[in-house]
Amino acid sequence: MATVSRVVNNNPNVKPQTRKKVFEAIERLGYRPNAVARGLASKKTTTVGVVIPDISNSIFAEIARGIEDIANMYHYNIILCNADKRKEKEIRVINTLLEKQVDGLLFMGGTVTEEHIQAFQTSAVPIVLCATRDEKGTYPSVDIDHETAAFDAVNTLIRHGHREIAMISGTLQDPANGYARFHGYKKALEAAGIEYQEDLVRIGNYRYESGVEAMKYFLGLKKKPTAIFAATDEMAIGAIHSIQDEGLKVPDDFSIISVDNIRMASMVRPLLTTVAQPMYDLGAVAMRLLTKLMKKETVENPRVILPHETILRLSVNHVNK
Amino acid sequence: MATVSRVVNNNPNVKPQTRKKVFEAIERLGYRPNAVARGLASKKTTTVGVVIPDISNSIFAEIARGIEDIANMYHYNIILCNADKRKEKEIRVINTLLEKQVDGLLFMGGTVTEEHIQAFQTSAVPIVLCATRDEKGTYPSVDIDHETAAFDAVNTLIRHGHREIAMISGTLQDPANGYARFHGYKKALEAAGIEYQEDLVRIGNYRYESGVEAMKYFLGLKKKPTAIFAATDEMAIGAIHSIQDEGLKVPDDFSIISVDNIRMASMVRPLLTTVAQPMYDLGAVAMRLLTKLMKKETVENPRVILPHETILRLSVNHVNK
DNA sequence: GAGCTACATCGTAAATGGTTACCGTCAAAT
DNA sequence: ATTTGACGGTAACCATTTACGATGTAGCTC
Repeated sequence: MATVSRVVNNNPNVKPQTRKKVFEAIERLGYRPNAVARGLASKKTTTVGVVIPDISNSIFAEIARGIEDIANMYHYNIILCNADKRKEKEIRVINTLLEKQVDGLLFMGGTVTEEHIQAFQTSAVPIVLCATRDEKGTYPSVDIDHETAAFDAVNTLIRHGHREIAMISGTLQDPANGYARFHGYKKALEAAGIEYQEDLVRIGNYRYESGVEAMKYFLGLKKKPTAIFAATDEMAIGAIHSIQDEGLKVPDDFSIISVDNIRMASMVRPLLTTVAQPMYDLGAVAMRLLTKLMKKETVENPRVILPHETILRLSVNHVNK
Repeated sequence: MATVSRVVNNNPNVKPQTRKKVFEAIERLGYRPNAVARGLASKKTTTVGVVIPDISNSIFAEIARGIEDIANMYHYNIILCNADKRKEKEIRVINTLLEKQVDGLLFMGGTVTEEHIQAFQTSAVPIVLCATRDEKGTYPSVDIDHETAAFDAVNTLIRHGHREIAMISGTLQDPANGYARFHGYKKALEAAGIEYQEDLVRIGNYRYESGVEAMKYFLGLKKKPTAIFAATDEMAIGAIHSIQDEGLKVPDDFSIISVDNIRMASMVRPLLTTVAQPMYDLGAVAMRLLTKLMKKETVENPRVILPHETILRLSVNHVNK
């Protein structure tokens, strides 16, 4: 038994000849190692748990691909759980993942509440947050700086001469895509000495349709904005179509910018100018960080902020006087 | 130990009072059942393996969501593996999934070759094919009828008076999205007495850019088609933009139809007319089928074909004479 | 009231399929 | 002959499930 274990695990203390015999027997018998028994004995499962809001959302799908690629590279498998940003579902899957003895946990979700922290604390294995953070900053995380990304987006509008800038925001309850991006918008206005006007911001739900709706509202205003900052590409594309459906043009009549850079941003007319968030890398870096933690390597900076980048395409123009 | 096992597993043979005591001890000790040990003893892991071509592809992401929802409903977890339709990677992940003692396997991939079959045959647990089939028909599967879907698409073009119908196809090596859809196109032409013309079909790679390219080619023809059938929505959208970039209009100058009905199809102008394939349901039904197989329930028809549906939107018009 | 049966409840121990510490053996080198 | 290192085998261990047996109690019969 021990010898078989050694050859299967590539332990060098086996004579080449007997190693060969073992391999032959493995082949002949169709033996397949049982990872569950192995996991029980070794206390390692080479699988990590991934809790994700919604795999059918292209942003998270892209992140997930980054996660899986790196996991695969280090010979881990991933157990994927959709939790729809619902707290009690998140807590539930964290617990079942921990029961399954995952070697590590990668968490993407909505707000990280006190209850999340409590669940995390029962874990004997490392946890890293991806595309979220706990405000206390006690857990390793990989994210972008949403506020600055939003600031940069609004700022490129300002640099193009716009001063009547509306925003299609997400819910302010959401700390990352919602509040932080909204706050970046406000700060950019402030830095440029532009007064914040409440009726120039509408709250959407990140999706296309809500972008369409929000834009309809702006189109109905007596004093219309000249540019729109949308918190997500999807809402921005909704806004573009809303404008086009009225016979108006982007960017001639309205400039549009957003943040995300989903694939679709370069599959619309006009091509969408947006602040790119490196989705694949968010996943890849988070997973890489987790592998280090699982190997108990010490990591210099466990809270990484990935850079964003403004991608100038065709939906932003200089304002027409 | 046995009693604890009984209360944890809801076995009725425990006095309510001792059940209570056990729960208290569990609470007090922070005991969490070890699913690995449980799996070893019970020979069940309540996890299923899912091999998928690419989770960042929105079609598969949508299918995966269907899979996970139903899995979750039946208290299974899923291990997700991207295999990029590459045979040796597919075989490899099948084997590691089987080593991990998954209770069932859900396979989505490219062609199901003889080697796949051999790998499948070493499995002690049920396997269902999703969005693929083995031509022998020996394994349970859930799919749509790609050929008829394509036939229907081309036929709605024909019913709108078109007779010069080009196709942007996928590779003919791919049995489902490629060959079957191409074959449906040919059959529809044939049924309408339209001669098949080789220079009216271009091979793409399913992606947006290849749709753009293919359309450029058609635009350069002396005798241009009046309508285009694209094998996928993405290529169709590429074609639309290719047309619009030349200052031409859809559907006035060209009618466009495709098959898939990805979310993006209703996020472009004009809204894309397409034959919808029920992606979420493909995953959900496949997983439901797998749960039945895992429970050793007998299933009436293990090879299910889900219906497709032509969704008339705005990219198809009657031909201009 | 004694004895018996049936049943509910609970504990014991084997089994699950590996890993690994430890020890023994053997051959080669000193 | 002794030491050393390579190699291989034994058995404990991992945390459960589960078959089986033990125990106790209630109800019944006579």
